[in-house]
Amino acid sequence: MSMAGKKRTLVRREQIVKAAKKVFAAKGFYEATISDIAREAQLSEPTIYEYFTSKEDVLFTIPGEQSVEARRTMEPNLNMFQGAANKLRGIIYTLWNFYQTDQEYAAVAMLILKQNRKFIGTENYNAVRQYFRLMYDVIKEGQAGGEFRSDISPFFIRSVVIGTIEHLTTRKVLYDTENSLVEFVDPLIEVLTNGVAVRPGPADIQVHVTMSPYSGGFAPPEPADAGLEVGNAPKPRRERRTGS
Amino acid sequence: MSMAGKKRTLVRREQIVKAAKKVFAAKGFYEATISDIAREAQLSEPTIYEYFTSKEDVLFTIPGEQSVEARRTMEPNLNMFQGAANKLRGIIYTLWNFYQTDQEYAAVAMLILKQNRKFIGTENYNAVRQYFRLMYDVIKEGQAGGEFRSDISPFFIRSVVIGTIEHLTTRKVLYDTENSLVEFVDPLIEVLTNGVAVRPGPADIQVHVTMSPYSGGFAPPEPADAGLEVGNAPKPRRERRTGS
Amino acid sequence: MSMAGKKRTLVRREQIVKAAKKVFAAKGFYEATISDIAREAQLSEPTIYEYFTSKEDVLFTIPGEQSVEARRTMEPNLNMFQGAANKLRGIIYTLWNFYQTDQEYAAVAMLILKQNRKFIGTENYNAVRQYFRLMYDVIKEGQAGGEFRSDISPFFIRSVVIGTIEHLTTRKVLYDTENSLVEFVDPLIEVLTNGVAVRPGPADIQVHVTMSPYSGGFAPPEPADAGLEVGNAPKPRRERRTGS
Amino acid sequence: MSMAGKKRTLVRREQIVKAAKKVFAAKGFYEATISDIAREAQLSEPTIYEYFTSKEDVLFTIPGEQSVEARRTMEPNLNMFQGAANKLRGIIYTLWNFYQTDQEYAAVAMLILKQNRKFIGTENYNAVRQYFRLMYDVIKEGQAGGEFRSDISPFFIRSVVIGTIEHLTTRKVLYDTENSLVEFVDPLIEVLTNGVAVRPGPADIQVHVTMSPYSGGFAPPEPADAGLEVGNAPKPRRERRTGS
DNA sequence: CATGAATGAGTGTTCATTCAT
DNA sequence: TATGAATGAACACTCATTCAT
Repeated sequence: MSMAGKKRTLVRREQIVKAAKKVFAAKGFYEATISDIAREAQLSEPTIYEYFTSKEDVLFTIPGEQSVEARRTMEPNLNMFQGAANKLRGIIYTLWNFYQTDQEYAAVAMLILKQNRKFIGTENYNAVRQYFRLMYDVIKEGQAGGEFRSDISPFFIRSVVIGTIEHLTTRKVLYDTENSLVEFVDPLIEVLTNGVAVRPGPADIQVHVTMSPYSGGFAPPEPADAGLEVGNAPKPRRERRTGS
Repeated sequence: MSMAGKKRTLVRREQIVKAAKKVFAAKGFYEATISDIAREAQLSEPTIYEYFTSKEDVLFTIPGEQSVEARRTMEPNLNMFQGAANKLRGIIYTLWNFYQTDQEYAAVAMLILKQNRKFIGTENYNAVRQYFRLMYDVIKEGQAGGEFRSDISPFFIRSVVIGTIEHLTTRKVLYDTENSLVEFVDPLIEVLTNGVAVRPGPADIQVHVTMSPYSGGFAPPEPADAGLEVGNAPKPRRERRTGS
Repeated sequence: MSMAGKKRTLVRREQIVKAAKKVFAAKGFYEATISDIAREAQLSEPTIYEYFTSKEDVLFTIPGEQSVEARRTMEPNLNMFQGAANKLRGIIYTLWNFYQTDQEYAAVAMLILKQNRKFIGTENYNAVRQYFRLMYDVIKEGQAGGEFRSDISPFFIRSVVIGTIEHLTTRKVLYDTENSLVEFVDPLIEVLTNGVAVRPGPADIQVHVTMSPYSGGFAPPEPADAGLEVGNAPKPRRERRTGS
Repeated sequence: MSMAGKKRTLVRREQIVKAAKKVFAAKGFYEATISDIAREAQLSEPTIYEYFTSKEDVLFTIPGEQSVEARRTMEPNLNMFQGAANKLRGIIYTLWNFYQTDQEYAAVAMLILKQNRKFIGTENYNAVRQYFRLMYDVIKEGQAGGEFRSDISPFFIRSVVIGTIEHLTTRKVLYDTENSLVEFVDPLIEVLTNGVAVRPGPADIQVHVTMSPYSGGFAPPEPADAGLEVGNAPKPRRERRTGS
């Protein structure tokens, strides 16, 4: 195959994948037909089989170069951010911004691929997995650097992040809610870092030190901390395994 | 129809739904055939159509009485718990415990129903929706009672909860990870309430009051309060919309 | 079976046949289901099989007693009419009047039974066949008695009659045209007996008489036309009812 | 699609329609299966659906080009005939000859299509309707030209013709009677024009010529026939509507 | 006498996929 | 490279009919 041929091949594949993304997003994998895709791509059905081995192959190709690229370019950029929370924010923003921008892809990812057992194990699944890996690494980094609590499994933290992202993205593609996904980035970071419990600020800290004229001797301080309603003092927690 | 007939009908429906749940969980909706379900239920295919109008009808019936009942019994019990966080914990526990106990149902819910546009609008979807509603109400209650921050939309908070639950449940049914879903209840509550940011707890507060039998000078303690990072005094936040 | 039982059986059969007639007339044989008939008869489906051996059996029973009776009572009455044409008119009138009165039966007969190869050979088909036989006999009688031309096969004449009856009856049940079938009785008799051709009156008769010079007297021609019974001198027609 | 492709498509359609005609003629519409047709056409079942949208579509296509063509070529030829009766004879002959030649088509038309409510309204039904229209026009023409009686509605006359044709054609395809349909053409025309009533033929015409002595000269006979109302001078009948 | 319950047998139709051109 | 043409394989669904009660 000539150089030009290879290029042409890539263009055709791109054309088919694009059409498939649109069709799958609109109808789902099973309801969509190769015929639908061919029509959308303005090609004949057999032509699709020139470039892909099966309908599933087309599906699995959707999260292709595109997202691989995205991750590849994002990774170095992450170093621009200071601290794990900021880096995490960078990743979340990137993901949600991507889903917001390409909602057809979001639909395919959330409604079709995510549930597909076969998709895992696919090379293309790596593109997705890498994002998750990145998140995990950043969280671990945050824990190592003392920015994040270490008593919560990084895996679990990541699950909260991914879960929230995917839930809201799914909602978006299913009900086409009006708000932009990007709006959720800060609330997520906020809830994740600080939680939703109301905690008394430092203003509330009352340290009562009563000193009695002492005649010698030394009295241990009254349980001064009794009044130390510093709030949410982390209750002693039992060891727990939070993830696999 | 006689009383017995009605009873019989319910039994048959139950039998079919149970078989369908198993089959759908294992193969997915489209890969599963009515024939599979009939075989599993030890019935003939037409018999299924005596009790259901279509394959989809069978699917949509799965989250039936069972979950309706569950919610109905859970709701009053919720009052046993003190505070919104505890109530939320109750709901989360119930859900995850349910999914853990009936993983076939979990699979059907996470991998099939959740993505199904048609399922929404079904009467049976209400069983699910009620759970979400309950969560929302508890969160609102928590905000009204000053237990939860009011600067995060209750809808968003709920999304974090649901997202985490569904993500981990999906993982469980997809990869059959070994840990029990119930293990995640406390971490979720913990992350949700307190966040993952490291905050100096009271434990860290060191108030050194050194009293010397001394009339002379008095040395203020070393910047003892330095450690008084009672933390997370909520930074002034810019107004933000967190969701609809 | 008791006498009463026999009676009951007949009543049930009648009830089913009546329902079936209605359903078949509306939907055709294949589109109608036993379930439809059972519903219409307010019976359960198996009950139908208590009285009939199959769906087809129900169909073939429709032209039952009813029409047998009709023919049986009509036959003797035919003698009231003078002449074959009048008798034929009697038969035609009876048939069309019957179809007009029971259009459901007409629909079943015209749209379903007439085309059914299996129906022929059925005992019930005789009811129908008898009518045709009667017609044939009357036509033959008309030919024997010099009322009808003998150079046209009586079978063919009968075919004209039956064809016209059935064509117009079919039209009626298919398009529900507004006119009553009975209106067609006289036109049919008229066309059948006299045809539609305008026949040259004597005007066309050219009698060339060449007279030779003659010395005898000359008598004005007799009213030459007197004997010109060129046929079809319109017989005095009896008053006729043209409507239903 | 290429020119050749178009041609091929037509060939395939023809092939399928031909097979379907045979199968439908033999088994009826409902008893015939797509599988039967496919086997007869030596094609796979799906291939039939490449060319037709449904079993019904195949059925409705049967009275296709063929009969459209037939009518189109017949119409101009009609002018070869002198007089309405002759033209009518031409039409009848054409129809019956067609049915005689293609008895499979006749069976489909008589036993299936004629009764099908849905078929009416189909474009293909026009081919059939045109024939009927042609008949009607010829009859009207005959009435206008004084060849046919005007006191019988042309619609009714046509009904006699169509009814007779269809009845005998139906008989032929149902019982496979031995006589050729074409044999019926003349009897039909004969009955239609002159009726079956016995009328005194010309033999009965008595011309009495009395010759008177001649005085020279030769006078053509007076229009002696002036008064010769040789019969069926259509009595003024009240207008009657005999059809729609 | 009546029927609830169950099913065998069958059908039209769809669609991913192949192959000759 | 592209596709018209063809099909194997399946599947949801229907319905007349049976039988135990």
